[in-house]
Amino acid sequence: MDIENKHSMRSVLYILLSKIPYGHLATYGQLAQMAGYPGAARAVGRILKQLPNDTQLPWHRVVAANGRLSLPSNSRAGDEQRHRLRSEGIFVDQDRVKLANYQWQPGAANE
DNA sequence: TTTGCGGCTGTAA
DNA sequence: CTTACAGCCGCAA
Repeated sequence: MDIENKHSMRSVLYILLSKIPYGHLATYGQLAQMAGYPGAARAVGRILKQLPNDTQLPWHRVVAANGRLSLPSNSRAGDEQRHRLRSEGIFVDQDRVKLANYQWQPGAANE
């Protein structure tokens, strides 16, 4: 009974990612829930990790629920995430952001 | 096809 | 701040 379900979470997640507005953030759990897989935050992280290097999806706009950037701050990806977020006007303190200031709220007169 | 395990998490203590 | 554990999907075997 899983015909379209084969694509599963990945396809939905890609769509959601592309919808995160510039200068806004989403959490792993938030995306998981929006994708229809509440509680599957870890799966989101796994999928993001597998994104192609040349993807144009805003993977950097995804952070942990506590406002932390889950990627190692010393890694290439972690460094780039910080750089990209800052270039979008988001204040990043080391590996942390104030989520409440930037969190994406779908349908809130924005999209 | 089924099973087992790990992870860019989340939440509670 | 750290530790522990719950919970779930995707993937390799």
